[in-house]
Amino acid sequence: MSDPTQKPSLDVGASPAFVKQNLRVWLKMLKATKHIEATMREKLRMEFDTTLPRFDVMAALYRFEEGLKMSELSSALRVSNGNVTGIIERLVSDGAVLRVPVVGDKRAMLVRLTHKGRDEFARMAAAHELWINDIFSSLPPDTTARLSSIFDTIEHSRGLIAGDDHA
Amino acid sequence: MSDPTQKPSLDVGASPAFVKQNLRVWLKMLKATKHIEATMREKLRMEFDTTLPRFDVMAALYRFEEGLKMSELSSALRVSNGNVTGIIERLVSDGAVLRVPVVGDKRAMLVRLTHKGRDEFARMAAAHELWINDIFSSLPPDTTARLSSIFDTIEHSRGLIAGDDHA
DNA sequence: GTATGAAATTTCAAGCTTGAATAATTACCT
DNA sequence: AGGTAATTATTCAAGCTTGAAATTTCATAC
Repeated sequence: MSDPTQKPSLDVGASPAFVKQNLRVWLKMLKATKHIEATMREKLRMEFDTTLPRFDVMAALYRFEEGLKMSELSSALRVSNGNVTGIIERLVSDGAVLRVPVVGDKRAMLVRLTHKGRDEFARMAAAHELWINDIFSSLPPDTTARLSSIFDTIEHSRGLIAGDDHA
Repeated sequence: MSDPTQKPSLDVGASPAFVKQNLRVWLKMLKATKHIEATMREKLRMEFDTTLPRFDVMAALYRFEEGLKMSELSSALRVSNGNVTGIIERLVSDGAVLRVPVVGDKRAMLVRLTHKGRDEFARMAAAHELWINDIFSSLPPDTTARLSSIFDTIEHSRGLIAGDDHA
């Protein structure tokens, strides 16, 4: 959430030119990201008749064969609890996901992909990987390497952006 | 589509290493973008009791004082037609937006900010700019400049990502 | 044991988003 | 003119998303 040690924006380094420059960069990054996301959304719908949220949920479950608790799932995806409930409901009724009670804790539910779900996701993930590759390999030569370098630097800098992903 | 310049294996199957690398970069970019977006969403809600979609609509209308047709608005924001209808409805009932019939075309509606809407947006935009600045100026030194360089290159390359924004 | 609070999940209302269907108007063509 | 196609906007169903409230269960203290 919000960091209590965060200072109000009275930074000395906030010269108007830099402020505008930061805003411009953010808007460009946002636009590029949304464009790619929209492409993935459309392709998932056209070729697999599914949605991006479902894909994201299945991706998380795919990584954890043993299953995840609902709370683990929602915090992994950084979405609200109530959100996951609905998506899982539909995945269950489609036979892609299985709900298993957790022994020793009657509150919790373990959620995991069915065999069918794993197969489906494996095919979607392979396609998704290629779609992304198509886009990035059509960009100017060093784009991926340069972006990679930037995001690595950010991650190692304890910046406000880096996710605390243990992977 | 494929333009082999420096990377090996662009045209044919794309080497597995590059495919994975592209995917990794995309996931990092997506995560960073979503994190910033979530921050903006939360701040808009906390400090101005509004939402990101409303902010986006108002931003578009702010740029066009004379107003925009619904179709222009939805294509500017790259969202569906039906989407804008609902958001505008709420903005109208909040007194931030005005609907004006277009002379000579009984189908079209011109939508523009009211005085109150302009004032509100001006305050939100100023805050938003500083929030973004806070984030980007907390990143490693050259981050903004390097990202800017990348996105400029992409724009000038007629890549698949660049938006055709004439402004 | 019992109370009190924390944790896990679901439910809910409100709003966002999409694609498709509908309705109304305008543009074009012969 | 008359007919067909394209444009403009709204409506609709389905699904996504959030934050808050409600429920059930667990853990800890007393």
